[in-house]
Amino acid sequence: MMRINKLTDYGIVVMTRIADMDQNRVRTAREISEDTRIPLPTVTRLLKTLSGNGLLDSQRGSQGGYSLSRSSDDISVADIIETFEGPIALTECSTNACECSYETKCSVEEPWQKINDTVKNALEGISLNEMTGKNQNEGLLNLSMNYSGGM
Amino acid sequence: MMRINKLTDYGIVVMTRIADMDQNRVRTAREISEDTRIPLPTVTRLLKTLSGNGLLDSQRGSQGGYSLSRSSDDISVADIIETFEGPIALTECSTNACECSYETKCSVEEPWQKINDTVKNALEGISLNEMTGKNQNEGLLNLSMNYSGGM
DNA sequence: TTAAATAGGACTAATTTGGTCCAAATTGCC
DNA sequence: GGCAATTTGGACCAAATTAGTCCTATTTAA
Repeated sequence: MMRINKLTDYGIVVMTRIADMDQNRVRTAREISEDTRIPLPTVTRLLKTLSGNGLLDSQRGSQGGYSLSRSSDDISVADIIETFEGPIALTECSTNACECSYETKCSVEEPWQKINDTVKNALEGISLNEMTGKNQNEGLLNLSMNYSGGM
Repeated sequence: MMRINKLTDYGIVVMTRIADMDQNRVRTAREISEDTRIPLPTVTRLLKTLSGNGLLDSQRGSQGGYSLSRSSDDISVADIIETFEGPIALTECSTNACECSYETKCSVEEPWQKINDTVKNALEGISLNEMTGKNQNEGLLNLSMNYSGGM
């Protein structure tokens, strides 16, 4: 199954949850774990990764916690996925200089580049804000107009 | 890494190779293995899967082998990926009735549906023929027109 | 009848992913 | 200053998935 990993999925859930909450105070790993029912050790790992990659700001110590590093409009689903999975690309081939041992594969490289770009664009076009429950049926219009490609 | 599996990648290589060849005779697993340098046991498995899913016709017995079941214009990259990985969907959630244990996740379901559709459309829009070396710089125009979405 | 193929499925090894845990560093508060 | 509540960093193991091989049966042309 061509899927994003479970941890990435969790990462999106966690980010969505943080975006949904009051932005005027930070949230602790414990709170988020209780909200989402994702086990605490896992949540802490997710949050560490997210803050390490600049999607969350962290404040240490007592009364510390995490908050969005920028507006939920300025964080895309692609940002989150790339945090956990690295560059968005369906094939190895297209991320770096192609070193295929099968000569036939290389005729395939350029189409893959296009395919990957398409997927990447789609994911970059969805903001975290659109993932929240705040704006049902609004933000999505934008998405389907830009990327439907003939559905 | 949000990637297709290695076997799927091989599957595309194998299909591309078959599409590249003379369509007037069948090809054996051995030949394809030698052409692509993918080990024979693996190639036989790929071919079995591809013919089992109707993308290749097979002919048993001496002088037997495999051939495309339909024109390379009528086989999409999505067809091949789905053969190996099942329905194209980045998240579990969107394939079947959602049974998320995290209530927040479900606000996320609809955007995911759109994302998955976009990816699926992109992959359905690429024919096997476009993956071959036969038509450099032609077929791709079609792709970028339909799916570029503002690159 | 024989040789060359595909078909089906069991099996193992390798890799990746998911999840937990511990010790260290930081910070606010009493 | 000391304590409690946090994040940080990294090591570690278990579970799941994926890749790859092999064996046996079936089919078919010559």
